[in-house]
Amino acid sequence: MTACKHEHEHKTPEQLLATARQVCDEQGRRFTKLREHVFNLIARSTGPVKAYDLLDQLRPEFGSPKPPTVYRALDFLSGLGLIHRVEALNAYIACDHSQGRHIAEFFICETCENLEERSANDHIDCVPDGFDIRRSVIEHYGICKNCAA
Amino acid sequence: MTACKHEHEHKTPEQLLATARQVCDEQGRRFTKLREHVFNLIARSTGPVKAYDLLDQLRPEFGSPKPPTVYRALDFLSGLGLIHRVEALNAYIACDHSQGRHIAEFFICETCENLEERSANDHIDCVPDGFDIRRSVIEHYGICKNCAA
DNA sequence: CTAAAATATAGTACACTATAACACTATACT
DNA sequence: AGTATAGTGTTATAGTGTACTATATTTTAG
Ligand SMILES: [Zn+2]
Ligand SMILES: [Zn+2]
Ligand SMILES: [Zn+2]
Ligand SMILES: [Zn+2]
Repeated sequence: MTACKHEHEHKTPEQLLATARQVCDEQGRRFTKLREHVFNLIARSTGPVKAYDLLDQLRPEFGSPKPPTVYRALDFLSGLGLIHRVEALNAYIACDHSQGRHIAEFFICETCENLEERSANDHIDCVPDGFDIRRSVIEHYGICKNCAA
Repeated sequence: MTACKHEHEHKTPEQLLATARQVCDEQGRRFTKLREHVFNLIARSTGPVKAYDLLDQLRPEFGSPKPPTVYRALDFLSGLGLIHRVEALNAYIACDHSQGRHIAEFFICETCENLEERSANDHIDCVPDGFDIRRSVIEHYGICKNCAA
C-alpha cells in the first residue's frame, strides 16, 4: 500500500466558477446564464444537491423551470467533468479537483453529511481480464472523525 | 499491486437458494414464500433485476402485489447480504460469494449487460484519517472482453 | 449578408423508483 | 389462551428521470 498524495484544495466557489468557465471555453462550449447559475448553486452548497432542489432554487429568477431544464444543465456540467453525480444519494457536487476529468472517490459521513472527494485514478486494480473501464462509481458511507462518538 | 485471489464460483440458482435458506436460518429469520420467490427471481436472472420487474413477475401467483411488498423483501434480503443493490442501475443481484457479508465490487458491461462480482474487502486504501466506513458502493462500467470491437 | 447547420432552451406528458401510514395476519412464546 | 413480534396487504403519495415536440439562438459557410 503506497502513500497517497491527495489534493486538499477545497476551492472557493469563485475558484470553482473560474475553472468552470475556463474548461467550458477550452471545449468550445457555451457557459450560459442557466448553466452558470446551476453550477453556482452546486458550488456554493455545503454538500451534495438534489436536482429538484436546484429546480426550486432556480425560481423565480428563471421563471418556472421544468425538470428537463435542470437535467440538461446537469448533463452538460457532468459531461465536462465540472460536477459529479453521487449515485447513492441521487445528488450532485462540484468537482473540487484541478486535474481535469478523473475517477472520483467519495467519503460521505452519514451523520454530518460532509463529503470528502478524492481521486481514484491510481488505485483501481484487479480488473477482469480485458475489461475496459469507462466510468466508475466509488462511494464510501460511514462516520467521519468529527462525528465519532 | 498484489496478485488477487477472487472467487469465480458462479453458483447455480439452486446453490444460491440453499445458501440463502441457511443464512436465514442461522439468523433466526423466516424465509417465507414471498421472500423465497423474490430471491429466486433475482437468482435466476442473467443480470441485475429492477424492483418493478420483480413486481410484474410476482403476478399472478402472488396476487397483485404493490411496491412496498417487493421493497420489503429486497430490504430483508439485502439486510442479510443475500443480494446487492447496484446503485447506478437501480437494480438488484444475488450475491455470488460465500464469504458472508462483504464489500462488493461490480464490473458491468454496458454492451452485453453482463455483471461480474468481486469482493473489495482488501483493497480500499487512502481512507481519510479517522473515517469509519460502514458501507461502500463500488461499480465500474465499461466494455467487457467479449464485447470489445 | 443570408441561409443552413449546430447549439441551446422551453414545455408537456409521462415513466420509473421509493416510502409513509395504517390495517391485518401469521408465528413464537409464555 | 394471551401477548408480543414479525410479516403482509393496500392506499396514497413523494421523489426521480426521460421521450418527445417545438422554439429560439448562435455559429458557420456561401
Ligand atoms: Zn472531481
Ligand atoms: Zn461527520
Ligand atoms: Zn456479494
Ligand atoms: Zn459485454
